[in-house]
Order: sequence, then structure tokens, then C-alpha cells
Amino acid sequence: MLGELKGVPDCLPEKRVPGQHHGFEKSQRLLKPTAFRQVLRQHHQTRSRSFTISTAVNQQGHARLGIAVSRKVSKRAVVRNRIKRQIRETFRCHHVTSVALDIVLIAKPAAALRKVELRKELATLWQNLLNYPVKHC
RNA sequence: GAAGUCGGCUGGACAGUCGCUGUGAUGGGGUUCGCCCUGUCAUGGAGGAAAGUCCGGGCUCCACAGGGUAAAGGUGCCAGGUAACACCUGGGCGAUGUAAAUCGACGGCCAGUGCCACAGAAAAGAUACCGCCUGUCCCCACUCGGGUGCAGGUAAGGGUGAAAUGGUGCGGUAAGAGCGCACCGCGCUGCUGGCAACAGGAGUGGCAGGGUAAACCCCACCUGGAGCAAGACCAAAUAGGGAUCCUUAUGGUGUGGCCCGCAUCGGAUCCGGGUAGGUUGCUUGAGGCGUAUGGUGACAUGCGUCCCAGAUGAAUGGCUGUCCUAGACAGAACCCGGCUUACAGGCUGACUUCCGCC
Repeated sequence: MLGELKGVPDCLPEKRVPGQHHGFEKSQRLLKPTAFRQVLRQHHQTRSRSFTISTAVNQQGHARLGIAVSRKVSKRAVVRNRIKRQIRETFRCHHVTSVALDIVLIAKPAAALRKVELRKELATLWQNLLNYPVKHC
């Protein structure tokens, strides 16, 4: 188990691309309920084991992320916080910022169960998203 | 040394690196001059329970603006502490334990009402099923006596039950009975100690009286309601409202190059209400730490010192390395004081019992 965790290094210094921003500022988040609704109205949905992902093309020139983890996922606030942090951290480290998409991640109860695998799942998830607009342009 | 009881503290550590968020300083850009965006440096960033939302307050709005009563709800041995409490401290009483200690809705069923399954004679103004005793009728025996029925006496004994109208002993009696006596228990009245709860002891009454008030109820005391999504401020777009002024049907607006035609009934300015959204409330407080004094203690007072999260789709994290005992329960959301529940370990103080040694 510990070996698997080490096999998924995220923000190693050598992986960083120079000149590219790695922060996660407020401009890169979806803040308003109306913004959430706009994305969800597009019906561009994909599903993975732990999440429902909705996307919509935006005019911002960079990606914006919105996360929804309800009490249905877990009653414990600690678990919900952990899920949110993992999403944010992997979003940041995979440079998804460069794509002009609004992304809304809705967690399912499965997200609360697996801790190590969640990280793997998120990694492939962001990778797929980065390839997505290339196919369509 | 072993077993145990009651507290107190702690809640992985260190280094590097990439982030988030508050504050301060400083540079750049924008600006409606309120501030906003952005870079650098410094620095702060979850808990003992942040939890359950079970009590008590502060704060805010609404109601009453003075008092009382009723309803409804809560509290319930005594004294103290506190802003307040259902909390805490000390004490009393009862229960458990060898003990340290722990636990207790711990006021009132001689104000009233209700309930007490099954069993049992009887479950509450006691009662006579068996038994015991007396009298009497009849029968058997005719020596003591025995039996049946009837009329009484009796709460000693039996059996039932969670619980049966004080307990033990002696006297007493036909048999019995607080019927009498002694001790215990209980009630009442003084006395002594204590602020009090209560305790001790004295006299007195032959003895009242089952349990249940987390049954209604009675007594004493307490309580207005809703909550930061409270509340305050700023305020687009759209629709609608009001005021003033202007223009009037030979008019205005829309359609259209223009006319005819068709549709429609105003226009301008200002004002307040108010939605999205934003700002504020929002962290200096019954505050922490140290110390001195008073108090058995909870705690109080004085002095010194510190500023210790403030987010708002919601920060406090990710990764790498090293170490060990391998990290439990768990995430602030207006703020305090409690209670309750969850919790891997580790450190530490006081006390009790037993064993060993001097």
C-alpha cells in the first residue's frame, strides 16, 4: 500500500514546467451558485467511480474548478474536507489550468471509501480532460 | 512490588519544497478616490472534545415598556460559588465497596383522586381459606376422650405475593392479641450541637401505619418570543409604485427610405420599497499566562504581562526524506460558561488495600 502511494508522485520539483503558474487562486474557482448552474445546464457529463464530472467551455482563457461534496458522501466533515483537498491538489499539479473549461466535480459516496485509489483515479481523470479539447479542435 | 480509586497534562516530531488564507510593511498597475488587481518580504492560521445542540448567559430584532394572576414548561436535601444554570465546591442522609471512593428527580401519598397484573382468604374504612380455642346440639366410646353441624373468639402458626397492618424475648390467656413489660423501630414534645440539611440525647404515646408523585396532583422557586440565514448598510438589470414638471389627440412612440396604412397611449426628472450581488455584524473576551493575598474548596481580589483562526463554494493542505512508541476520536462558522457522547497511546500527582524489607 505504501509503495503504491510512492508510485504516484504529484508535485515533485522536477515535474514542474518553468514559466507556468501552479497556484490555485480565486479566479480559478467557481464561486457563485449561478456559475455552477450554467455548467450543469450544458449536460456535458462523464462519470467515474467516485465522481460526476460536468464541463463547459468558458471565455476566461483558463480553467475554473467547482467542487461539490455533500453530506451524502460522508457525515464526517474530516472525510469531506480530505476529498476536497485531494481534488484541489491534483487539479493544481496536473496544470489543468491551461484549458479554457469550467469543471464541476460532484463527489459520490464511493469517494469516501477509498483513500489511495482516489488519488490514482483523479490523476487519470485530469489526464483525460487535458486530451479532450485536442480531439475536438 | 502488586491490585485498585480519583484527578491533571499531552494528542507524532524535525527538515526541505509546492500551495491556500488573514494581518503588517513595501513596489507596480487600475480607479467612480471608497478601494481593487498584482509582486516581494515578515508573520499568524482548528479542538479537547471544534461534535451532540441538552441546559445557562451575552449580543440582535420583535412584543410588553409598571405590577399581579392564570396557562404551559422547568427545577426540587442544605449552605456557598457564579453573569447565570439543570453546572461546580463543601456538607447531610441513604445505598454499594475491606478501603480510597462511587452512585442517588433526595420536597409532600394523616389536601384530594387514581392504580397495584398473576397468585392469594384478603391488596387497604382490612380480611377468617386452612388452622387454633370456647360454648352448644347430636353421634361414637362410657376411662382420659374423639367426630360432625351450628354460634362465637382469635392474627400466634400455614400457604400466596415484589409488598400482608411493627420486630425479638418474657409475661399473660380458653386460644390469642401492644393486652402488659423490656430492648429495637416509629410518631409527638422539649433540650444540646450546627447558618442549615441534620445529628445526639431526654421525656412521652401503646402504635398512628402498605407501595406508587420519572400517576394526576399539592407546595416552594424560576421562565416573554425568535435567532448571526439575528440584525444594519450599499445596491445593478427587469417589472411595478409614488411625486413634480412638460406635452396634449390637428399629438407622441413603433413599423417604414418617405407617404398612406396598421399597432400603441404618453414623455422627462426625482423619490422610496426591493431582488441578484456586495459590505458589515466578525472577533479584546464574564480572555489567556504568571504571581501575591483571602478561603477547607468551588472561587474572589490586586499587580504584572500577552493579543492567540476569522474563512464565506468556505483556508489551516500536498509531496519527499529522517526518526520513533507507527499517530485515536475527529474540522472553527456570532461569542462565552457547563453537561453529554467519541477517543490510540504517552507523561504525571494524590490516596486505598495487600505482600515483602528495615
